[in-house]
Amino acid sequence: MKQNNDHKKYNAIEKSILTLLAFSEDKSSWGVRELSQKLGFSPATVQRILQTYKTYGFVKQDSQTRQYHLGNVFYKFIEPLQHVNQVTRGARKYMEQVAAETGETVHLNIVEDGHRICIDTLESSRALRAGMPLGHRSPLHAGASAKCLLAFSSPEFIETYLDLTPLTRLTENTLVERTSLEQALSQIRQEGFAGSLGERTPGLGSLSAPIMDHRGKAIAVLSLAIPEIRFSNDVHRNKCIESLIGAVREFSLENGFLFR
Amino acid sequence: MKQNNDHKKYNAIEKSILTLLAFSEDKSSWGVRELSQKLGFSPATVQRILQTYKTYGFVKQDSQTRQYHLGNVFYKFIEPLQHVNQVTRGARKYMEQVAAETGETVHLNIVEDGHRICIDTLESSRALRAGMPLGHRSPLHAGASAKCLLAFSSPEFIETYLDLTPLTRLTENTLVERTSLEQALSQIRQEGFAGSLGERTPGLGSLSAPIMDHRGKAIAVLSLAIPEIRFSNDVHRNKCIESLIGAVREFSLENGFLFR
DNA sequence: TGTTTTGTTTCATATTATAAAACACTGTTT
DNA sequence: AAACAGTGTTTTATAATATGAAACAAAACA
Repeated sequence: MKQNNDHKKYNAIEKSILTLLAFSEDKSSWGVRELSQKLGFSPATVQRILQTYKTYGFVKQDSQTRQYHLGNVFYKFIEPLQHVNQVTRGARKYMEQVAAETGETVHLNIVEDGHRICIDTLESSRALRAGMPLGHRSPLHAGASAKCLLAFSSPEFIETYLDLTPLTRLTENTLVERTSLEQALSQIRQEGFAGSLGERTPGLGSLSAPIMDHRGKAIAVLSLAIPEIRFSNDVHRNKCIESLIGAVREFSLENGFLFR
Repeated sequence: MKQNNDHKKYNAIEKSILTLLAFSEDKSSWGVRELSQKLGFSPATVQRILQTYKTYGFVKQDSQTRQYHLGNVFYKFIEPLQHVNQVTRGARKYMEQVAAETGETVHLNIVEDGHRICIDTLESSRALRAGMPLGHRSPLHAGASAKCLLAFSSPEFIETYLDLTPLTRLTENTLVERTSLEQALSQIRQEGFAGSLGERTPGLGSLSAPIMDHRGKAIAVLSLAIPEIRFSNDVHRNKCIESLIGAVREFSLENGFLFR
């Protein structure tokens, strides 16, 4: 059992936050003592925190197993979050533009806690299409969006990420060698976009380009999810790349950053 | 300024929860003193809570206005929530079934805090289609999904809801008279499904039917979002109703409830 | 049947959350 | 310019309460 070996002192609110965050990680279902051991808080404390969260709908308790799960309250935060988020708000029209130009599924991604996470999606209207649901997560080494996010992160972030994270193989195309991944990241920075085919999911192609803020820091990546059959078509793929790069350039310019 | 006139004593964790919940309601952007007044906690307390949430990414602070907004951590909870949620898990195959049979956008909705909220969506692949993003909210009196959720709630819930909530007009088709709404709810219960055209959004038609648990309590509604042009086609609409009812009957039976 | 492992409750004690007040800073008004 | 009225934030003495150990209850297991 993995323990939280940080022996830092937490106040009551921090404890409640860490308790909640445990449900977003590896396990999404916890018992009181199990979670108490992981967090290093006493069972009584975890019990009280979970009961409080339960009354507000943040967690549910299975009446048979007595285990705790995430509750439905979180759905309530999605709409206000999307509404207040500058990136999703600003990116919407460019997502629509790219969707219209390419006919493929367009999605928006950020790095959160060392993972790629999809924060908005606009599905293709073709019969054969790729999906990318809101909230979908993946590691940062597999797939165009993930690699693009990693490529445009700070050098320090990239290094610590590569030091700490094992490059798990997800498909036969996943880059599992650090050197080849670093080479890919370098190429992405040079070309200004990332592409991948079946690195995370077999049959799924993907293209991705970074959206910059006024300082030239990547705040998100705009991506396309494309079925292999169309991804393999050079003409179509080039059209998609062009559309994507056009959109991120415009958006970044809007934020005060001019691509060279 | 609306104040939280409950003079109940809250413990530290409850205070932090109420602070967070404030961002899911009317305002999604708060100043310290403003929020302190609304919640009835001292500014120092709210300040400390917000700073703690800030370090964990639950809220962001605008560096200019010093106002607090929701942070990106919430995106992290979507995937585990969808994964652990029995309703979304179980409904998936029926959503796909209805989507295949009708070609329209299928979505799943629940009541959360007196609102309809979309907890899963499967977009139509037609050129002209209606969207219904995950997390989308609406009041319970306008639109087929909302009315269906209300119709199959407990009589006590319906009464208190109608007593407390003003029936705001959203379009020219919105039911704003209590009696006509109650009559509509009664009809929905009799027919086993709800339909609406342009009650919430002009040009948008909708059909909805309840998913029951083993006790016959509605745990969610399965719905279709259909553009007016196709909604007005009787043949198509009847096919959609049939598909929807077939799916909720099967799913409810799976849960141990047999429709009479 | 005994044994281990759950979730949960109790309770004395020390930790810490708390609100008032002060502070620093902003923009506005006089 | 000076006074004012708002902010967000920090300080601090004190009262309130979060806390972990232990006990309890109720499963699950051998």
